[in-house]
Amino acid sequence: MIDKTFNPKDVENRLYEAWETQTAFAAHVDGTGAPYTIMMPPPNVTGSLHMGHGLNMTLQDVLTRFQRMRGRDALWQPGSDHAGIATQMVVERNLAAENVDRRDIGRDAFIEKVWEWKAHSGGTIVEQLKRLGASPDWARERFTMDEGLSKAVRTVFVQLYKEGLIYKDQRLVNWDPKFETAISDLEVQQIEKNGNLWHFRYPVEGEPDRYLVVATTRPETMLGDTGVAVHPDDPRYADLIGKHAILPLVGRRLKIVADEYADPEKGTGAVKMTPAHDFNDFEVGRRHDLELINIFDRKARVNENAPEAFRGMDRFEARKKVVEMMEAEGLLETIEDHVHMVPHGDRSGVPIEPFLTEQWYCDAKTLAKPAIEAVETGKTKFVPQNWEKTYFAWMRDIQPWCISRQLWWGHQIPAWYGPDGETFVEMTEEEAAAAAEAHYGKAVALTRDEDVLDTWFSSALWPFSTLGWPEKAPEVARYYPGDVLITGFDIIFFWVARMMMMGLHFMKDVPFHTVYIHALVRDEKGQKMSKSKGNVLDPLELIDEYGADATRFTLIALAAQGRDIKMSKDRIAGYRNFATKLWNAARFCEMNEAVFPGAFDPAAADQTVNRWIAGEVAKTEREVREALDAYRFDAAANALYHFIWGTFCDWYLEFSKPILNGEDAAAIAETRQAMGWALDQILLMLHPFMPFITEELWATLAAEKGRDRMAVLESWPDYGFAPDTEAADELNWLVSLITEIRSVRSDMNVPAGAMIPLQVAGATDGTKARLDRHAPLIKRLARIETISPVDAVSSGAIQTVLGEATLGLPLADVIDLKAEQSRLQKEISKQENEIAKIDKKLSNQGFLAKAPEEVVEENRERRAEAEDVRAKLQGALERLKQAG
RNA sequence: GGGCGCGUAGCUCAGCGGGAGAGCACUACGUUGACAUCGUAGGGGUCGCUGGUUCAAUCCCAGCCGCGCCCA
Repeated sequence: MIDKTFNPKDVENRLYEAWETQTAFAAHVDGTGAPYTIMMPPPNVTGSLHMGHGLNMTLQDVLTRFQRMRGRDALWQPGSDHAGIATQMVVERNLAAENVDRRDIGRDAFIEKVWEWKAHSGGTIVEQLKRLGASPDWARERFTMDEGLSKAVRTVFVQLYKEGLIYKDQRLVNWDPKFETAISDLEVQQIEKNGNLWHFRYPVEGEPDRYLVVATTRPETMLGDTGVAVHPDDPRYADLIGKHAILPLVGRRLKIVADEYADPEKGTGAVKMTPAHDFNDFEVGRRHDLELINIFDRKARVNENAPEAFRGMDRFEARKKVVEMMEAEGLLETIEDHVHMVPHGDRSGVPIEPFLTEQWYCDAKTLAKPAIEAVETGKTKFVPQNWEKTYFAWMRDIQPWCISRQLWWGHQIPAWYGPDGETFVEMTEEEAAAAAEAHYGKAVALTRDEDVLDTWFSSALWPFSTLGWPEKAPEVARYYPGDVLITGFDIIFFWVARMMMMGLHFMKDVPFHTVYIHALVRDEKGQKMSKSKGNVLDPLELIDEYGADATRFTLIALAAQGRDIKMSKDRIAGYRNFATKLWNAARFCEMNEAVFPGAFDPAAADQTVNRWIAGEVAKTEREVREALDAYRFDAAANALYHFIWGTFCDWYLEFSKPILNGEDAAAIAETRQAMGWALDQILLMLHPFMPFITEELWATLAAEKGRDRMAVLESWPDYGFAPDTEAADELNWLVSLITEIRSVRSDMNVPAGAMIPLQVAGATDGTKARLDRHAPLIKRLARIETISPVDAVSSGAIQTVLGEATLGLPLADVIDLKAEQSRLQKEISKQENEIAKIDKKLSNQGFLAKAPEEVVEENRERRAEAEDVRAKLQGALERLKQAG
């Protein structure tokens, strides 16, 4: 028996374990089903489940379970990412608590510590995903630092290096002085800050009393100035081009150069040049051969290239000192308030320093070409499509990708250096040694490059490295390319673009045919969830409170394309109620022995309600299937919600009651079958969305149904019949009849419990037959005592119109005649408005001439109908007036 | 400054060329043995504004106003 109430906590863990025991999530490399592959975006090994994951993973799970049920050999590939900086940070923080610096214990010991940390604190998110009901093939779980993936990384690095697509270069990088590493452009966040614009006077060499006034937001960088730029057409400075200014505090000669970078409209039109500490200045400096002077060390403290007074100072301290000294020398002209964007490290949160270093770069421009083309030609499609613009915009203006990081945790770059600095890039140290020996003609001592690769370098290989590449694993052939990647827009550059590049280069094919970009989950006010705002909803808490099914369903139902999700507890409670509703409906079915014992053939059903519900099931299946095929998750969820609650529970179960409690044994037997069948269809179709409750009901009913397979292993339904449109017409009529009677009863304050007679005038034979056929249903659901066909309804009865017939509820002694008069008058006005609106259309010659015939015809019919109803109501009103 | 998107019932949002919809909230009534985490009925909208295209515009186009995000 089904329990009185559904308690998610009691079933979720048990069912999940049962699924795992059944290896229900396993892909079958040797299987016959067509493969269906989704690569799970690997969460950071340091991460824990947040709402974004909740949405992302739920959508993937819906598709995976759906396709698995449809017979596809589904591979949802799970795993996690080693998250270089984030993980190193966590472990360093733990060490700091014991007063240990990673440098004290050395690289190898530190890395060992990281692995230790991973072994017992890493990957908590994996367990959390299980609470959500996620169904990836856990047996295939991978980690970006595991042996196989590391080999893939080395293979790719070596090949790209040998192809000239990876190289070392000395350029300005985004330097994070907190972590003392380079980071990529994408890891830099521009944050608006209130700052100042300091205007300094730089004396012109050989012209006493003449100054160039330059403005800067970063006074400390003047210590590294090597030039001043002015616009070539700026008449104010035309005579100074080629001359020199003298850098105060330092005394260096600054070449005055003409460059279009200097904007005559901005400030004074003269710009100081610090080529070693500013990206724009670097470019200008390169054009004019300005000297590069690096004035900072790795921690952004002033180094020995600056005057003694500044050395060892932190950059912000140096800033104060520079301003003070300039002011003291009378060279500070003004200070303006200035709001500007300051680059910050997205992990460290400190301002980034453009810093001159030698780093490894990947030639992204070359790799991007085929990746752009693949989207242009539709080999990979974005859903919603607009995101391809974002992708194109970034890819077409792509910069060299700085892939080296001065960290310890990560894939160490497979490059070794000989005594003279010669580079050997090979898969292993032995191969590097061999290459070196070949080069030098003798064995030499090599030192390995200390740096590791950007974490995204390894995740870029995820779609094939997880399958076993570079080995010739059968999985590689079978599951690459994948079907769809599901991710958030914030990751298009970081990950999607790079997977496209690497996939096309190494596999000669796109990594997936579709990229579905979902929304951001926000709080109920539309604000981004953040710990500091305290508006974070924890999916695990929601699962505890409302159940995994309700939490999932909420995310799915709100996942409309192109709009962010505003998550609120009210919404989840609503879907929790939906689960309860289904639970109770199943109990009702069970109590009525409506558990399906064998084959039910909707086409052969005798009862109209049963033919009708079968048709509604089939319609819903089509809606859900088509919605999911189009990634319309919200539409799929809503179709199920409306069918289950609005059709199956509200109408079908109610219709069944008089039948099941009636005398017709054949009708009872058929209805039990039909109801049991419909419930099964509901459980199957809802399973990808609400896996726990559907599985639990499926299992509970299993014994009674004599089946032993779990819902998770069942097939998605495929109906071989067409919905019976006649049955649908008839049931729509029946619903209207009952609704109409309920509505007038309520309007006229007829006591809810009162059983009253119903008169029907002007009914066709067809309608009379319907009334007869459904009399028990009408009586019960509209609280009707008797149904009588009459020539004319009693005067003083409440009247309403349904189709060709006039319905009368003869309650002259009970009802308020005045109220009924005004109710009728209101209804008549409504019809008159409708008629007037249609008349306006029908009297428009253009409409008659140009609108499609069926539209014109439809309007004529609607007008005739409205006119008919109006006339009948008018008649009713007249009779009522006479009676009163 | 460039790009993307959003303004539809009190709230959250579907719809998107021919009859304005859902959920929640609200009001009234209700224990008719699945369900009060419920049922029945009801109120509530110049579909941001202004033009244009069209026989017809909430829907297409342009401009404007307001809001959000991304990139520089």
